Amino acid sequence: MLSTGCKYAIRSVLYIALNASEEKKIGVKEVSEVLEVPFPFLAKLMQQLTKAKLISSTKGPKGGFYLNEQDQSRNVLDIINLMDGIDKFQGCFLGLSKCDPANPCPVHFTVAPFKEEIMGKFRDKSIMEFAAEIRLTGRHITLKDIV
Amino acid sequence: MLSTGCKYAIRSVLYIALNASEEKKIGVKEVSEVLEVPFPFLAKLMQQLTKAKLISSTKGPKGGFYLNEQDQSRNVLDIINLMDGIDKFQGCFLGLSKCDPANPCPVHFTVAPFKEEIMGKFRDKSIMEFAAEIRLTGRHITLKDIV
DNA sequence: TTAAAAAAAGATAAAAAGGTCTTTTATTAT
DNA sequence: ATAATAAAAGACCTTTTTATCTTTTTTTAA
Repeated sequence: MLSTGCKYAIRSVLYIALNASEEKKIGVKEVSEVLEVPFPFLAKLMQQLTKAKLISSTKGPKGGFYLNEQDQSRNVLDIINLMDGIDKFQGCFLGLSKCDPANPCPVHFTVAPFKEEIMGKFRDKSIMEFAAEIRLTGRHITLKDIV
Repeated sequence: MLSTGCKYAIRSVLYIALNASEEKKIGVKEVSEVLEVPFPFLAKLMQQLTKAKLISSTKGPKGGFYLNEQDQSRNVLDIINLMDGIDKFQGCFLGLSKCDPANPCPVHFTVAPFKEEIMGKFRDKSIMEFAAEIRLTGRHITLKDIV
C-alpha cells in the first residue's frame, strides 16, 4: 500500500511525537535502533521531513529531532502526501487517468468510499492527538515494545 | 496501491472476459491497443497469467487468449495475488511484521476492516460475474470507451 | 508441406525505489 | 578557540519494477 520509506517516516514521526521534546531532542541513531530501520536511509527520510517542515531539528551536540508547535498539528496524511504523493489514495485503483463517478471504472464504487474514509481518518487527527491516543491505548510502533 | 503490472493484468483479463471466447480468441496486440498499455510488457504479463492458469491461450493463426470454464470462475483477488502478492492487503499498513488484534499498530483497527471488506469484494465475485456486471452497468476499462 | 501468424521464452535495458558512504555545516560544552 | 557531536548535503551503489528486443515454438490455412 505505502512505500517502505513512507512507513518508516510515519513511524519515526510518531516515535518523535511520543518521546522527544524541544528540551529532549532525539537523534537518528536512537530512532533507527528502536524502529529497527536502516540508519542512513532513515537519516535521508528525516532530512526530507525536516525540509518539508513536518518535523524540526537542530545540529550539534544536544541536537536532534523534535516537533515544534506547528509540527504537532500536522497529520499523518501530510506525511503520506510528502513521501508517496496523495495520488496513492486519490488515483484510480485500476490506473485509469479518467475515472470518476460519471465515468467509473469497474471497481470505482467499491473502492471510492474506502479511500475517502481512510483519508479522513488520517487527516482529521493531528500527530499529537494521534500520539496521545497511542499512549492511552498502548499501541506499538516497533516490535521492541511487544512484551 | 497496486503495481502497474497488476493493474494492466486486471484490466486485460476483464477485457478478455468481455470480448473473447474459445471461438474468437484475442491477441496481445488488440488488448494492448485498446487498453493503451505497452505491447511487450503486456505480452509478458499475459504469459504469466497463462502460466498461472488464470487465462488460456493457443499459438498460431487464429490463436490468442480467452477464458476457459475454469478461468471464468477465478476472481480478481487471484490476479492481485499472482502479480503483487496478497500481502499487499494482508500485511500491516505500517510495515510491522507483528501486527494483529493482540498487538496492533496505531492504525490497525482503522485499516483492518477496510482490508477485509475490499478483499471480500474482490474474492466473492467471479471474473465472469464481474464481466456481466460491467456489461450491465456500462463501466469502462479503457479510456477509449468514454464517449 | 510450407508460409504466415501468434504466443512462449529469454536476454537486455531504463527508471525508480531502497539503501550506503563521505564530506560539509552548525552547535555546544569545555 | 577548539574539539566533539549531530544533522545536512551530495555522490554512489543495489535491487526491483517497468519495459523492450530477439529468437523459438506451435498452429493453422492455403
